[in-house]
Amino acid sequence: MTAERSTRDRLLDSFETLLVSDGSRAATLEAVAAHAGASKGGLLYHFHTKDELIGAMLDRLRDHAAADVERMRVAPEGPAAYYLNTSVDSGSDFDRALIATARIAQENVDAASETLDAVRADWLAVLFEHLNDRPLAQAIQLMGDGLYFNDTTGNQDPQALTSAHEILKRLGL
Amino acid sequence: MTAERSTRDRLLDSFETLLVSDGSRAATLEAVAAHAGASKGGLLYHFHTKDELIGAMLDRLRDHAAADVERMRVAPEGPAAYYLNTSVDSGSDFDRALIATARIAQENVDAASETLDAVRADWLAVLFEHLNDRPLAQAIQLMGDGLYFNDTTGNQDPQALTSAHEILKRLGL
DNA sequence: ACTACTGTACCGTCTGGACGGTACATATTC
DNA sequence: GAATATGTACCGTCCAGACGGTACAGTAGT
Repeated sequence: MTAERSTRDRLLDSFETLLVSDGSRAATLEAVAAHAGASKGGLLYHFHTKDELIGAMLDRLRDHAAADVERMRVAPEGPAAYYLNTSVDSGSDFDRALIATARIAQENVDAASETLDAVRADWLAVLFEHLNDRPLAQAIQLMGDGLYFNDTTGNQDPQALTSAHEILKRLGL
Repeated sequence: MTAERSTRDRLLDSFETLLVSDGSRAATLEAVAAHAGASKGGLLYHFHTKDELIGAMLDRLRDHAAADVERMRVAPEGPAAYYLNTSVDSGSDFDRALIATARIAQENVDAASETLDAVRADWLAVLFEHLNDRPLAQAIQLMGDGLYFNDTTGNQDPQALTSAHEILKRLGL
């Protein structure tokens, strides 16, 4: 009857947090365990290797993504606006998982790149399905990616999101 | 009368290459030296610490950026189209320096984040100066960022650039 | 008794950095 | 013009600490 997060989940949370806020270099097994208030032995009980920890992170992203695509499909403001809005909400669990995975992908981890590609393809499919206009769908995805990019490099201009919406309006959305 | 690249330059080139293709984790001093065909001692002769190596990388980016802003200002196709085109040309020296710096910035290196912000501000200024339309300027920059983001995570859809240009056309450019 | 851990000790490897040495080109002094 | 410095551009080796991973003994709750 408790909503407490399991140690396993907390370890994944910590891995995510360290990746997002300090980069892959800081996300060592010891640092992850310490951040989660667990021992290194405890971490290795749940994840036998670092690859297994990464794999669990990718599973988590896929779960979030499947749910997000559903929300996007039925969003009252439409998929395009929903997509842009959530692209800048880097506080959400989903976004954290996404950014964390992007950082892993940078170290030439194929599984991470592939997961990322799959998620992006799903998004684009929903945008295209709704708009029936490929250039527009891709441009929206590009702007969403841009909002991410800014967010993840510490550059946060609150006007950027407003500008993206304004452009959508001019394009007849 | 020779155009040979100095060891110092080659070391910086290698640092850049390792950052771009394998991430910050792979860009160790030893790996950089080995990639440049130099010894670790030789590297440390030119750059006394890793921070100094990073500093030199930021200097290089600033130099490239200043030149790029000038080219953008006088580009015959206009700053907007020039910006989008160069955003996807990740083979250029400038882009390599930019991506390398973005990776450094992810490890909470303030100097790198600040340099990146400054470069982005310069670009936006030229776009705004030319278009006199803030939302449009920002949207273009977002699409450019998106093209980068895709490029750097291994996802390279050649249609994306075409779509971005198509949207510019629809917006009256 | 089983699950879910903690804690400690350890291994082999990698890391940033310090350091001493080498080769050679260019002054400086006599 | 020979001898002696000085500076530049490196190489190779060493070190303390951190890394991913292993092993295992112990503990607390169910």
